[in-house]
Amino acid sequence: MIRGTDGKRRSVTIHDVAREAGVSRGTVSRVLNGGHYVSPAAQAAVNAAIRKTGYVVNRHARSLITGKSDSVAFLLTEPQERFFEDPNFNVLLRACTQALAARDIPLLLMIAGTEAERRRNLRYIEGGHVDGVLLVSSHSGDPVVSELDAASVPVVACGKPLGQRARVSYVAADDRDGARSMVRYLHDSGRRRIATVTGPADTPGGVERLAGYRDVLAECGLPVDESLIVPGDYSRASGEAAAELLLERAPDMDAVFVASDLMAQGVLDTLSRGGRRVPEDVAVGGFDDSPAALSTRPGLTTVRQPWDRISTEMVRMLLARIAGEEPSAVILPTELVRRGSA
Amino acid sequence: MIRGTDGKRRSVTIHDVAREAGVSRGTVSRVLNGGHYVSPAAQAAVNAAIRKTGYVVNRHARSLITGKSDSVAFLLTEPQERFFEDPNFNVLLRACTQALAARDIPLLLMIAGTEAERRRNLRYIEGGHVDGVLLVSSHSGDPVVSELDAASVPVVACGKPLGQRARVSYVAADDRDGARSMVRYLHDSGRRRIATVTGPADTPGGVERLAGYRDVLAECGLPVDESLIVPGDYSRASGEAAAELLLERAPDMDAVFVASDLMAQGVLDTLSRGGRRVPEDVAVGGFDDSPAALSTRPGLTTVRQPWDRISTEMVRMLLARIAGEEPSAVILPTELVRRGSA
DNA sequence: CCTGCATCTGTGAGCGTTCACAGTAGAGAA
DNA sequence: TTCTCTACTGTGAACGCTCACAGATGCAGG
Repeated sequence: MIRGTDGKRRSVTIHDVAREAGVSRGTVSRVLNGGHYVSPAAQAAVNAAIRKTGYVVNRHARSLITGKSDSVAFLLTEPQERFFEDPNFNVLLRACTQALAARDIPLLLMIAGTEAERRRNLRYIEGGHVDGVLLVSSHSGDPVVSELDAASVPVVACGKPLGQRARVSYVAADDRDGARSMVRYLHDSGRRRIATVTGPADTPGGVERLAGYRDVLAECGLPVDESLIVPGDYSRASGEAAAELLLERAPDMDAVFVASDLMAQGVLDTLSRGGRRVPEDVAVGGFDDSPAALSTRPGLTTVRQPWDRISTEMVRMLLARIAGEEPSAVILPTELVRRGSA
Repeated sequence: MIRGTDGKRRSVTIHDVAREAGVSRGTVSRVLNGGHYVSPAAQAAVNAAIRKTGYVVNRHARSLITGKSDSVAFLLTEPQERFFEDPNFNVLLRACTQALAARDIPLLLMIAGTEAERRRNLRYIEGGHVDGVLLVSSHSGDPVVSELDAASVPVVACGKPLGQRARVSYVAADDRDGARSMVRYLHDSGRRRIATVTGPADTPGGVERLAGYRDVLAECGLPVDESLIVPGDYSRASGEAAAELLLERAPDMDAVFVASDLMAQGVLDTLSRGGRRVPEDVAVGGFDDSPAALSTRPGLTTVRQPWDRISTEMVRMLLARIAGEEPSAVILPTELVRRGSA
C-alpha cells in the first residue's frame, strides 16, 4: 500500500515500479515474466524497485488478460463422508498443497458431497476460475470426470477412474501388486486358509486388491474358496461385520487380508472378542499404512501406499497437462510393512 | 464458451448476455449484484439470457475493479505436523469449506510449516489475493497473527490466540468448562486420586484444560498433588510416556483426565500393559471426541468439541469482519460423552 | 402546465496487467 | 556507406467487469 497524490491508500502497481526504476511498464512486465529481452541494468533497477516498493503482482489483472488463473482445484467427490475420516486424505491434501506452494500456485479446496455441491463446483471450475483439477473420486461412473473432460479442463485423478472413456491422467498405487505381496507374505509364513475382506466393487482398491489376492492363490495352487471372500466398504464397522461372518463361515481360517487398515482394525477387534489370538491363530494384513495401523495391538502388518510420491506426481502431471501435454498414467509401487499382526 | 465472429473460442461475457437479453451491460451487472433498480421485465430477460448462454461471471475482472477477491484463506501454521494427524482438523476444514461454499466463496488452503512457507503465504495474503483468513495456529506468540493484523487483513482464529495484543476475532470451545465437567464426572463416580495429562503450556487447550482440572479439585476440596500432573504434547506417544510416569509416581491413582483423545489412546495402552483394568482400577477421560475415541476398548469417555458450530461461527465472523464489523469472540459449550472408560 | 422525485437504463472510464507491435541502437556483413 | 539482424524498450489496446453519472420515464402535487 502507498499513498496516492490525493492521500488515499492505493496498492502498488506496475506503474509505480516502472517509475521508481525509470523504465516502462513493459520492461517491468518482462522482468516479472522471466526477464527475456531485458538488459542487466534494467533488470537490476526493476528488482530494486520491486523490493523498495514492496510490489506484489495483481493476479486478477494478470488473469484477466492471460485467461489463466494460476490456481488449481482439489476436488473431492464423495457421496459418503468416508474419505474425510480416512487419514490418507490428510497426507494427500497436505502434500499436494505443498508441492503446489513451491510453484506459487494456490490450491482451492472443493468438496462435492451432494449433487447440488457437485454442480456448483463444476460450474465454478468450468467458469475458468482454475487451470486444472486434482480429482479424488473413488467411485466408478462418477460423472464429474467426463463432465470436466467435456469442458476440456485438465484433470489428474488419484486412482484409476473406473469405467471412463474420458481422456484423463491418473496416478495410482499398484494395488494389485501390493495385495499380491501381502498375500504371498501370508502364504510364505505358512498360512493356508487365507480369507479376505474386500473394498467396494466400484472402487479401484476394491477390484485390484481382490485381483491380487486371487493371483497369489492361483500362483500357489491354493483352491479359491468363495466363502473366504467377504465384501466391506472400507469402514471400521464393516470390518467387524465381515470378521463375524468369517468366524461363522470359516472358523478354520488362519489369515485374513483386509483391503484397508480401518477395516482391519475392526477385524482385529472382532477376532479378539471371538477368542482368536493374533497372529498366533489368525494372521491379519491390512492396506494403507495409516496411523490406525500403529494404534492396534499387535501393530498391523500392512501395505504402504506412497502418498508423498502420489501427490508430487499428481501435481507434476497436472501442470504438464495444463502446459498442453497429453494425458498419461503413472503406477507407483507399494511397500510391505511388517508389524506384529502377521 | 461460444464462437466469436472469427470462429475462435471465446468465453461468454456480460456483453453477450446483454445482447441476448436486449439490455445494456449495466443492467446485467445490476441483476448480477442483487437486482436493485432493475425492472421485473429486464430482470427476467437477463436471467433467461444467463441460463441460455451459460454465462459465468469472470471473477478476475470483477475483482480487478472491486478490489476484493471473494475468496478466503484457510491458514494452518503448525511447526510440527501435529494438526494434520489430528482428526479434528478434518472436521474443521470440511465444515469451513462447506459453510463458505454455501455462500459461493472459494477456500484457499495454505500450510505454513516452515518459516519460508510462512513468509510466502503471508506475502500472498497481504498482496490482497484473499479477503480474509481463517487461522488455525495453536501456539502462542505466533507472529502470523500480528503480521496479518498489521496488514489489516481480517482474521478469525480457531482457539484463543495466546499472548496477542492484535485485534483479532476468535472462536473457541469452552476448554476450561469442558475439563471441569469431565473432572467433576470422575469425582462424582467416586474417584479421589485423579491425575491429568496436559497439553503443551503454550496452547489454549494446554492451559485451560489444566485450569479446569484445578478448579474442580479446589471445588471438591481435594488436595492438588503436583506429581499427578504430567505434561504431554497431544501426541499418542506422549500419552504413553505420561502414563508410564504416572504409574511409577502415583501407583494409587484411580483416574486420569487426559487433555486429548490421541494421548488418551496412549494412556489406555500403557495402563493395560501395566496391568491396570479400565475403568475398574483406573478411569480414563479424554478430550476431543475424535474417531480415536471410538476405536479404543473400552470406548473412551471424552469431551466433545462442537466443531461444526465452531466452523460455522468462524465463517460467519470472518464474513462479518470483512464487511467491516469489529473483532469479537465466541466461546462455545462442550459436551461430555460417556463411554466405557470412565 | 411545470417541478420534483423515485425508478429504471445506458455509457464512458478505468481497474492493473500482458501482448503485439513499432521503434531505437549498435554490431556486423555486403 | 548501407543494409540486416539482434537486443532491447516503450506504447496503445485490449481483457471483462463495476462504478459514477447522465438521461429517460412515469407519476404525484402544485
